[in-house]
Amino acid sequence: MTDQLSQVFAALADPIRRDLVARLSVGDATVGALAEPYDVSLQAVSKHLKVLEGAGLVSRGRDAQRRPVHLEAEVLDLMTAWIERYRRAAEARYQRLDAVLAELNDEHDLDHHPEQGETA
Amino acid sequence: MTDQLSQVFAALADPIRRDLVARLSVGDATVGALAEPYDVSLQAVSKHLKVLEGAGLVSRGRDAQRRPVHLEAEVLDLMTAWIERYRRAAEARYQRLDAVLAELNDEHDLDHHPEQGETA
DNA sequence: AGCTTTGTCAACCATCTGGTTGACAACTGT
DNA sequence: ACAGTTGTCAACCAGATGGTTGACAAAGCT
Repeated sequence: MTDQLSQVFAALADPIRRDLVARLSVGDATVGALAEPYDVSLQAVSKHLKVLEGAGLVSRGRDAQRRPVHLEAEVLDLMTAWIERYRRAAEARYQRLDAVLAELNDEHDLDHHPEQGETA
Repeated sequence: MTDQLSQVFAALADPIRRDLVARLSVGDATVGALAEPYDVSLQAVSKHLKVLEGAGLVSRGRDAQRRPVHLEAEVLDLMTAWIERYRRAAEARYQRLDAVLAELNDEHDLDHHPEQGETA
């Protein structure tokens, strides 16, 4: 559970935290401003931000008594890379299966032989 | 918590479940075969698969007493779409910021070093 | 100096999660 | 009919999670 990928996925599994990320994608914001729309306590939002920070999705600056929150968008690339890797593997597998089925079809096909290869 | 996106993110927040997805991307497999590499009980793996199924990441067939597990890769596109949306928004913001800084730089260029002024 | 603003820390609570073991259901194969 | 294989269901447990309230720290404003 200490691995980064798990933390990032877990962080984004919460609707409030996803919303925080969405809003931070537009620009930095203070904790108070971020908390305002939700009907949970400021402390709860502070905790959510700590989870996002732990996952490396967010960092905090300092401006007097304010702690502006900043989105670290590069971490999202980590997830995208993981997801795309296996999504593409699965997709490729389907295409191979299609090819095999097409080939089987060709073999049993007496009348015509369309000769249609891969359609990547 | 019942929304699909939350369930999918939560499902992939566990290393075993991510590994299951990775292995299923290569091809369907039975519960027993999937459970074999891990040192947790078969029941635990069965639970993991139920989580993946609940998230729509996986479906189950039927072959005698076996229940072959199949990866539904399209759901991964949901996550990718969400992630990319905000990653790109954040990136675009940086590029605007860069443009602004470059413009400031152009304006009072000469022999002045650009200051570390406001960034919002 | 004293009050206000902004946010964190700590303790507490209910619920969810990931694991266990034991029982049993469904289907095969002899 | 009976034993074996494959997997699920149910009860239970420890630890994490998301929320609460109350106290307090740090910085700004008069």
